[in-house]
Amino acid sequence: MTKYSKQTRLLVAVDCIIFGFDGESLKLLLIQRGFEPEKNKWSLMGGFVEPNETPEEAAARVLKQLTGLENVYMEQMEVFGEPNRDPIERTISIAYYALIDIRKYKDQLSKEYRAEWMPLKEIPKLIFDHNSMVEHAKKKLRYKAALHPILFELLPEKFTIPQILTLYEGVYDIVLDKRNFNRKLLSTGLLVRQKDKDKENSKKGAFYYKLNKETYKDKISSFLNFIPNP
Amino acid sequence: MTKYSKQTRLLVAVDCIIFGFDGESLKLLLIQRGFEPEKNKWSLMGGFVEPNETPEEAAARVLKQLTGLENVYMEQMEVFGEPNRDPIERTISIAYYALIDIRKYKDQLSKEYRAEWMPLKEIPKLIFDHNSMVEHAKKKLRYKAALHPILFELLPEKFTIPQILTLYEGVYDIVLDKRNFNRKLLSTGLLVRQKDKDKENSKKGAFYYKLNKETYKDKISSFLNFIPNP
DNA sequence: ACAAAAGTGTTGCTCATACACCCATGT
DNA sequence: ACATGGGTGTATGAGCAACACTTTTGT
Repeated sequence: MTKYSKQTRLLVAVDCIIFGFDGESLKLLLIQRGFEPEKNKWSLMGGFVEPNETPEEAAARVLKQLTGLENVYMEQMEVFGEPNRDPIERTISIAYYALIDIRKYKDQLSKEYRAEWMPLKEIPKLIFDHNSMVEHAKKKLRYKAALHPILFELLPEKFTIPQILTLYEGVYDIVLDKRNFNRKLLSTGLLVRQKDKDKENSKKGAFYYKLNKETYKDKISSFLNFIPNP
Repeated sequence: MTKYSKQTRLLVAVDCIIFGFDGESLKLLLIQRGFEPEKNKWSLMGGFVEPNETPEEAAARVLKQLTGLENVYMEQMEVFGEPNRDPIERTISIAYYALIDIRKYKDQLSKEYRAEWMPLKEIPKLIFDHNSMVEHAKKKLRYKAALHPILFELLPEKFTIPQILTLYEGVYDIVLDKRNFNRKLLSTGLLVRQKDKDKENSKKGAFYYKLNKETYKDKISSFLNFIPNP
């Protein structure tokens, strides 16, 4: 017997703000909708929560459909629930942001969804309240990454310190002192220097580092203060 | 024409974790359910999101029903969406936490809902996943309050520094050095000393302070570091 | 006079910032 | 040899933590 019979049921969706980093700038993975409403308009990737899955599972499913990736760093962001946000029918959307290594993105799937990496600074007009979602995600990413070492999720397994520097500079739109940044970073004990160097971006070559998974798990939830206080 | 006709609609609820402080310890406002299912069991205050309100409005409505209070500090916490969390019918719940001045709580309403302030350390078994919600709220409150001056929302308009100290000690379950805490607090410029003293808790009496609303609005979103680093 | 809580100051140390030069290598 | 980006060290100052005594007043 259903006890809640007088209540209204609503559509519940998830939308994913997918961040990627190509070594130069932060990007978002957007799609051009292949269906009505708003066909051909730019949009975040989303989907409805199905009867037997949690919203997290729905977001993971959507992400896998679009990128082919599983076990991605993903965090619940915020619920967007304006009654008229979707003009077709009221839909409550749970927004998630994800951080992925852009090079792992499976390009072939891009065609099916007409997906594209767009620089965060040149995001077009998106459908519904998706632009607002992106703004919130940017803010939350900055907030979280100032205290926790999550931006490594955007980098490949092996990365160089100049790369991380560029990443932080991109996320916060600031210029950092490489000497101080370097010291701070190494003092966390998060990085393990490798024997080989990346010779693509300089003649001298920059040492590769990997994350120390042990330390990483310990410190992901502790405060680290990566960004200098003004 | 409805385009989303093949999708399943779900019940969407809000649940409120309501924190209060009585000068001694942190408390939660819980109710004893007056209806089935789980009649007479302890529970958070909640309600369904109605067709023409946002989830925030639903939470504010629920909060007003229970406490008579409006314009309360409230923050969206997290969505709880396990398919079986409510055994009657699948319900997605958006959890909010609220901070209120316990003395403003209208006691008469308590009877209608059989509500009670319970010390955070003695929370009974609650229905569904509400205990888990409480744990998450506690964590989030600690996280946020370590960096932002939100705990003032739990205090009356006029409060003393020893009171705030006790509050912070209660929230974090630690003992703080009153000299350092004092200095840190005053250096924020958030407080305005009043002429009168609270003589209830000591013979000497402790000066009342009020919040400097201007500074407060500026600093509520900046990092302040109230809790000493280990 | 004494008990009980409020209020205040100093010092050492850690950590963040500011800043400039040498290194390795491909051309 | 030189241009390019990588890597390192030091000195200064701000802010945090550790710590103990005086003040006020009700009983």
